[in-house]
This record gives sequence, structure tokens and C-alpha cells, in this order.
Amino acid sequence: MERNGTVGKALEVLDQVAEHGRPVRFSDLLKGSRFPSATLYRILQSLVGQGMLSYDDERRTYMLGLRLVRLAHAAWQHSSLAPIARPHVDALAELVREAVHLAQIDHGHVIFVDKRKTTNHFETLAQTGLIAPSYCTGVGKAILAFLPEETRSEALKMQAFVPYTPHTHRSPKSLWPELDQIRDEGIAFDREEHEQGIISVAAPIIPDQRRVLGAISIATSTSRRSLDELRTLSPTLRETASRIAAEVQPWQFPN
Amino acid sequence: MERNGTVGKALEVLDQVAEHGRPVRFSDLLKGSRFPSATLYRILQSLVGQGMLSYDDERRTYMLGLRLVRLAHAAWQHSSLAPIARPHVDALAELVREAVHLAQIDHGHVIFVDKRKTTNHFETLAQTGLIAPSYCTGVGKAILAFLPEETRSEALKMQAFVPYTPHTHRSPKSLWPELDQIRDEGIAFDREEHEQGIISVAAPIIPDQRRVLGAISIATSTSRRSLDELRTLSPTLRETASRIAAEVQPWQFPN
DNA sequence: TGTTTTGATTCCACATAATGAAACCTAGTT
DNA sequence: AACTAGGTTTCATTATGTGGAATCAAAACA
Repeated sequence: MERNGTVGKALEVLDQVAEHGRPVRFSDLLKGSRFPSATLYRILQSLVGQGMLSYDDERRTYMLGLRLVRLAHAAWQHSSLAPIARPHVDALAELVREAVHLAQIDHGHVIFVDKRKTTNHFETLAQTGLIAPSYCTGVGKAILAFLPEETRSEALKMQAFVPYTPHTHRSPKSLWPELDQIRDEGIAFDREEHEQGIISVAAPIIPDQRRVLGAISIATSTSRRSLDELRTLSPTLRETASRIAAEVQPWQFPN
Repeated sequence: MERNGTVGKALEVLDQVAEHGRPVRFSDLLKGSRFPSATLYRILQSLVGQGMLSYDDERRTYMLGLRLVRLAHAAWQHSSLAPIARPHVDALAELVREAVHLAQIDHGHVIFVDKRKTTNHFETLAQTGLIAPSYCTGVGKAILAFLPEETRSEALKMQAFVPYTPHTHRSPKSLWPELDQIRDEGIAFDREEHEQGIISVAAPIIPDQRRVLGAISIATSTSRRSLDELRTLSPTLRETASRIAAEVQPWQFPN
């Protein structure tokens, strides 16, 4: 058995419910679970009792509970860049009239913590709380490039290198040189690597010269702007990134 | 000791971290905790190991982890009205040019799952997940009124009846008749009961004639609109509520 | 520099809470 | 009435969590 305790098991079940995405019945969960019936049952009871899951008595289904939404409110407010960066993200989106994304990294994966869209004409996959791979997104590469050596190798090991488009990196081999270049320039590009027709520029957010906390990007579609047009926005983007970094710094030291 | 198991204890600690809102040190948590040092320590380790908390090695502080944000994203997507209601909320906000709130109820408390403000377009997502009392908010009363007898009494028991303003209900006694009236009219008003100068109209969202899933409201300040002006918006509001309800219905039945 | 204080982490004997096979419900079929 | 599938409870067993006390680490002090 693995190295996780009781809470690990409970969270495993919670994840399982989350993956399903719709109300799930007990037996459906049982099928995909390594726990025996009785154990799974008690874990579910426990989670429902705690408000992490909600149980529909009539349909006998489980869904994620609202306590999670409440906790997330706190998480978003306190443990991410988002509330600090918000006005800057707004201002940038207003200025460039393109989608602006704010992301952090977690266990090698990009997690979008905020986004601003000025036009409804196209949809990017990015939504708040959504996970994306780091090896094929602007924000992902921007963060990877500035991660300390060891953490970066760790993160790269976790990448699946799924070839989403013809432009997607297929292996760490081809990604490494680009990361070096990104570190030199302070700017990363997504050249339709995650989604056909979607490109972006991204800049890392580095408050104390040592740790990269996240990244901010401007994303658009190839039909609206070219990669070179995006490049001209990079000074503005970098400016915004450093403003956010400056505001994060004092906040990092409590008291 | 209480009726919660190991996961309950872990979640209690998680809540404690969430309440603090800033990175917290071990000793700060210890002060406000009923657990002895060693126990608290292991719970924290466990939560960090699971990614529910993140630990800053340098500053020795704990914050809410990104796994929580990810889970919450799923929770918001799947177990709330918000994604379904979103276009309707948008349209209504655009039409009436006032703040529109979407809320659900959980353990007697209102939880805002979406809000749209047309005037100054920030603070939107920031407030998603916020908790408010149900006895003194428009959405809260709209939901309470249509809850089944038993659930309603349960919920009312949990209300603290804090007198936020001179207009706030002080006890269930005065609230009951209003709830009856709301049930008749299908519309609830917040007459500066939660915040001085803030008023709202709210309509419940009832998909299957039996269960109220949430409520939608239009909120404004007394300086912008009078209560009577708000009342004229109630047909529009009710219309939006029933449109949302209609879309929720098929979604409720999986497969 | 050495010493004390405070905060964080580990130990270990012990108690509790989780486990899972099997028995038991319960509602919907045949 | 007998069957069945999905869900819930029992209970002896054991893994896990517990917390007082000891230890370690790092500031604050002398």
C-alpha cells in the first residue's frame, strides 16, 4: 500500500468524484476504486459529513460539495497571485484587447488562477482553476525556464509530451534549448503548441530575483494577430509582470 | 471528542489555515488549535503531502495549496448552477445594468457561486465562494421560503440573527410571515437588512417544482434605485430564473 | 563567543479508528 | 414468492493516529 494515510485515501476518493464530473452513484465509484465496498462507503460517509461531498438522497448520487467552493475562495484570495495581480491583469487586458492569463505551477503542471477576456470571439481552454501541461504553454515554459535547476528537472519528468499539434515539443531534448533562450530573453512564446491556431506571449513573475511565482500571458488566435505582432507587446507584458512582482514582494513577508 | 474521524480533524486544520488568510506559522496554528503539537504537526505534514496545503521551506509558513483550487474548479463546474446560469446572468446584468448575484444554500448559509457587476468590472470572481447569512439577504430568503418545511427549520436554527442594520430581522418570529409572503409572490426583497444602503430583489430557481436549487438577485444601492424601482424588475428577474431552471432540469438526470 | 529561550520535529508506548470479508438489508425484477 | 443488484451494517483484527516528553534547531540574549 502507498505512503498516504487516511486523509490521502479520502482525497483520492474526492478526486475520483471530481474526475467523473457528474453526479456519481456508489457502484460507479466502486468500479473505479481500489477500495472494498465497506471502506469506500465509510470514506464517502465521512466526506459527505464534512461537506466536501454532497449526497442526493433521491438519486443516490454523490457530487462535490460547496465547502470546496468556500475553501477555494480562501485559497484564491490568499495563496495565489490572483488578487494582487487582478488590477494589473485588468489593465493589460484593456490595453491590448486580448485575453490575458495568469498562472502558477504545481507539481509540474500549470494552473490558471485568473483570466480576463475582452472579446468573446474565441475561447481558449484556460479557465480559472484549470490545469494544463507546462511544456506546451506560454506560461508553462516561462515558469519552467526560471525554476531552480532541480525543481525544473523534477517538473520535466512529469510531462507527458503529448503531441497536441504538429508544433508541440516531443521530448525534453528539444525543449531544453528553448528554455535557455527564454531565460535569456525573459519572454516565452506558445507557437500553436497546445492548440492549433492559438498563440501567446508569456512573462514570468519573479518577486525576489530568486523564486518564480507564476507567469502572465497574452493569448490570441493566429487569425487575429501574428507571432511578430505579439512580440511587439512583450515590453508591455514584462512591465506588467514586474509591477505585479513588486507588489507581491512586501506581501510575502507577513507582519 | 467530537464525532468526526481523522479526515474531519484534517479538514478542521485546513479551515483554520483558510481562516487566517495569510501564510501561517506552525506556532500560530498551534495556539488556535485544540490539538497537541505532535498531532497538529502530523496533520499538517499529511495535508502538505497531499497538496492541500503548501509549505514555504524558507519562511516556515503554511498556505492553502493549489490542489484545492483545482478541486474547487471542478466543484464549481459540476456541482453548482453557475456554469449553466452564466449566460443568463450575463444577459440580465447587461439588461438591467446592476449587480447580479447567483447563490446556493449550504448548511443554512448562502454561498455565492457567481456574480456579475457591470459598473466596475472587478471583484467578480473574487467574491465567488463567499458565505453570507440567509436570514438577511435577498437570495437567502428566496431560498429559505421554498425549502421543504423540515430543511427550513433546520436552516433557521443555524441563523445567528446578528442585527447588521436597523432593518435586520432579529428572530425567526418576524422572519416567518415574510417567508410565507415570499412563497406567495415568488419574489424576495432585501431592504437594507444586511448592509446599510444596499437593497436587492431575488427570485428562487426551482427546476422540478419541488426542490429549490438556488436563487438569483439584482442588487443595487439606495442611492441608485428605490425599492419600488427594483420591484418593477421582478418580472424580468423571474423570467431569467425560470429560464435557468429549465436548463438545469435535463442536466439533473445523468445519462 | 557562549548561553538561554522559543519554536519545530521526532520518539515511542498506547489507544483509537480504519479495515474488509461476510452477513444483512431493501427496493426493484422475474 | 423467489431472485437480484445495489447499498449498508457487523465485528474481530490490525493498521494508524495519538500526545506527553525528549530532542533538535535557530534565533535572541548576555
